[in-house]
Amino acid sequence: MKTPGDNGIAFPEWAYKPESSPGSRQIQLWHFILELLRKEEYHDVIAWQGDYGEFVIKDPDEVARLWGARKCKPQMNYDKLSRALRYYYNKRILHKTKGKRFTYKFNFNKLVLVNYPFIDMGSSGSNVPQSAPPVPTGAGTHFRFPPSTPSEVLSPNEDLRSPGGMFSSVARRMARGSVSDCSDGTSVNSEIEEGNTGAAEERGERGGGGGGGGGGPGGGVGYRSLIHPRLSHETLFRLYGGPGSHAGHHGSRGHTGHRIHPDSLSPFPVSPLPGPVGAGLLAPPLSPALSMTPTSHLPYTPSPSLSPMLGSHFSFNPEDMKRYLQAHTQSVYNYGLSPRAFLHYPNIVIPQPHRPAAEKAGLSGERGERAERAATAGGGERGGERHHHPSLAHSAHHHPHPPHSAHPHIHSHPMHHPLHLGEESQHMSPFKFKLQPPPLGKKQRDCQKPRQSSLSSGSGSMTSTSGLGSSLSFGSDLSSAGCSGLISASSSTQSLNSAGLPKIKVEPISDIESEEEVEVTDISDEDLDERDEEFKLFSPRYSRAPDHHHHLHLHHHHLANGSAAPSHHPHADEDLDEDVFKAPAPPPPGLTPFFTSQHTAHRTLLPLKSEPLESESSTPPPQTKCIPLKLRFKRRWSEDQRMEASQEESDDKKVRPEAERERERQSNGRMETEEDGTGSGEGDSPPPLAYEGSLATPLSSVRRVSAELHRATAQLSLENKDC
DNA sequence: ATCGGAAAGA
DNA sequence: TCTTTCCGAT
Repeated sequence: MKTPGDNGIAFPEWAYKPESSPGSRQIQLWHFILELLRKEEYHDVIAWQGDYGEFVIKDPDEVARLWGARKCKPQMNYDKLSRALRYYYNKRILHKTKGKRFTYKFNFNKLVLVNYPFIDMGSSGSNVPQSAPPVPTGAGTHFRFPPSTPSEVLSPNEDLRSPGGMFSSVARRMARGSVSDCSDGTSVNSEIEEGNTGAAEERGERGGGGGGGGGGPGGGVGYRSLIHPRLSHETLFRLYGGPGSHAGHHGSRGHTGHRIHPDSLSPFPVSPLPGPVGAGLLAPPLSPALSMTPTSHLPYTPSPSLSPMLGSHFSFNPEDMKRYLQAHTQSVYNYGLSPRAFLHYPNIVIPQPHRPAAEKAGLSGERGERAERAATAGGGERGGERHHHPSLAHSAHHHPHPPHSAHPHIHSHPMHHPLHLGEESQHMSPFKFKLQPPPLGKKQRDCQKPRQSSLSSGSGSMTSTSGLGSSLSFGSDLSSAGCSGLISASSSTQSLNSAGLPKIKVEPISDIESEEEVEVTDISDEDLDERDEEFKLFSPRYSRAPDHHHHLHLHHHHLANGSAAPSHHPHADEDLDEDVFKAPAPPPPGLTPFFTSQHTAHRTLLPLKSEPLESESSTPPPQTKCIPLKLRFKRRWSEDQRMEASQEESDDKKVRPEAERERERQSNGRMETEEDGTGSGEGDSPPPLAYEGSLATPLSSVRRVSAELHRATAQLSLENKDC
């Protein structure tokens, strides 16, 4: 009952604003897209495809039509719709997958952040010392959920599908809200929702008929095929180990039957948390974003209930969240995304999967996503390999040595021992991280420029940053929480310091970086995004020095999962949010770098090249301020992608310049240049991953977390009721 | 096909 | 604030 709002909602306005307010809420395009994506009926029109969060609009006109119907804009067409979609680039909700027509990719991280309630806000502080505390304890209180509750929010559709029903009640509520129809008569909602029934038919033909694309349009088929190339769901499962059980159940699912059963979607039978149950289970369901996506395992994708249509925001209940995180993490590993990609949430411990080797290849390996594509195109060769790669977690155990190539074993263990992982992670899980300066967006540039330096400090305090207390806090909480384990929010700083700050390497642009870039690229969009975010925050807000052209490389430690969290996160998250939110935040003066690296020392993984950098900036700031980094740019993603597609090289040239500039600015001062060497080129360097991170979460913490989760869930329920 | 500015509507 | 509309540039 409490109003969720009372404390403050952390979400960005844009995220829920419309929706959240019952009356006014208008559905947002991304919600709508998500809604379509989750429905099988529309698979012919739009479907998940490819990488994590990537979807393709198979029938632009139809999608536009649907959207137009939903918004009562008969004039709607793809051109317009796509413009709207493009506005999401800056928000980082979405970005374009270059080289693929009508293909976009969601930045689920963002979405999650937006929606995800924080699980333990309150509790976190006290309970979970390690894992989550970070959040400023106080903070915990703030966050509450958005008005609507998370889990409940499922869309009606899901209800249908998912037997679970758990959500149904809620969903219904939501549903009604969603309905705003156009007088026209055709309300999209109706179409969609009813899709099962009525509307579905229309589309149904496509799917069933296969009319659509010759090949395959049969709805399901297409997906499947797609899937294989990349990660097979199976793969994930394997990694996690869990699947089996899961899968087992579903008899339906077999390979063929993926879509069929609703299974897991919604309800989460198992609770991931602690031990026994195993995270393993989780994995599958989540992945909406994951390439796995819907078809394969789940009919709909994202477990988190997203129901654009209905409710407003999507929310995730803790379990979902956890799953999501796991999946996400897995994907990160699989794809070799940057560590930053890992989502961190307080209290949630995610088992870490092993990281695929892909990276190794630097070039060859390419960055995960890209690689994927290639794989897709080329064949699945890589897919198999990836699976095998040792995960971070693994590495953690072992240490970082990451990259190497190959460890082809699949490690399921992570799943099994989530906790375990967590702990280990704490010990270390190094990642290397390189930052690339993103190209600046105009706006952003502007924004950034103004700012001076300030690093956010860490944690909680930071939250203050933006005006958005809520939002910030939000971010911070999450991040911090996650991080906290390792580093408490505030502590994060320390950690950094103690550890050694995150290091950033800056390299001169001119140099060839094919490798570097590659790596960067690796990071993948998401990563990028995240990075950006972080950077953004920092950079913009925090100072940056202009002028150098260098690439920065950061070393962080991240936890793979939320479990431990990397210190930096808070910032990052916040940043992200902010970006999204656009809240400017004033950075506190001394800040810590957001990254917290534990020790870079551990990881000396990389060799690097750093020289150039130093020259200029070289300031090794002692603690520094921050590191700056980059701003976020919309372009970055795209560019990266682009690069991939085309080849980095050519693109690089273009891109870099900008990036460098930015970098320079930011980097100026504070970055330490380090060695990272990600090897850029040479090869020794580790894999694509640029960054290292480590985390650890103690078991105890885990338990706590779980408890908290439950608690949170309960609360949510209550809250929902109110609604 | 995609991008993004600009203006206007809600 | 988000979207719609228009449109020139890539």
